Amino acid sequence: MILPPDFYARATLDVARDLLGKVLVYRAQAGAASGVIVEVEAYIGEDDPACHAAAGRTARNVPLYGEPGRAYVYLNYGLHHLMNAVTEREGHPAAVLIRALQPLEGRALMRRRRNRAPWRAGKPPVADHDLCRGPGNLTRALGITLDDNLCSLSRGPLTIRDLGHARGTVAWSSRVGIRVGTDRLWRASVAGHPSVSRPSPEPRAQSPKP
DNA sequence: CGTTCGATGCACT
DNA sequence: GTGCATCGAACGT
Repeated sequence: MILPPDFYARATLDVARDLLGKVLVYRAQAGAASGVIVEVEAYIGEDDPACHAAAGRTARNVPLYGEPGRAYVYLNYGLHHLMNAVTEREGHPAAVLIRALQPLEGRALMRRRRNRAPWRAGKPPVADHDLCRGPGNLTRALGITLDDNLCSLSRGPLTIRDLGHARGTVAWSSRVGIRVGTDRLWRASVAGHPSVSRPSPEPRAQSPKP
């Protein structure tokens, strides 16, 4: 049920593809919350300019160099926690960023946490398919914080499981939200799923108008 | 529809 | 001091 560390100790693009359809589960004091993974991105090695390891080992990115099957959580833009699953093997920095979930368990709890964000004060409740749409939104919905950095994804409290959900049709596209390394088609998503954070960018073809 | 921009904290140079 | 693996509101067309 719970994916073993060996699942993550493989080529990162294979792990990324195979994470689609798996279930991210977080058991917190406030209750359990979970969702089916529908969108991920791979960040692979010091040669990948968008990978946090691009400039070598630093205080922040040590989890990327550690054992596969652990969480790498960091704060970005000062307000959003982003969660990765570390892959490959020790000394080979790589990870899969979890970008979107289809909510399963604990939707009321997720909605409470989402609406607690300062910028959502007085707004209508978040629709189900938007609860975990986007990497910052899903960590807020599940309550994932820096305390979960380096957590073993096989031992919890943050785990990833195979609960027999279908994977759907996998669509590969360019990674989003980055300014370098956009040529690599390292984003995998479930085609047409309403919780996918953004559509695939149109290929910038320079064709004359019809 | 589209693009721009502020909020916000911290790692890194 | 600079620049983010974001979000969502505020604009312009």
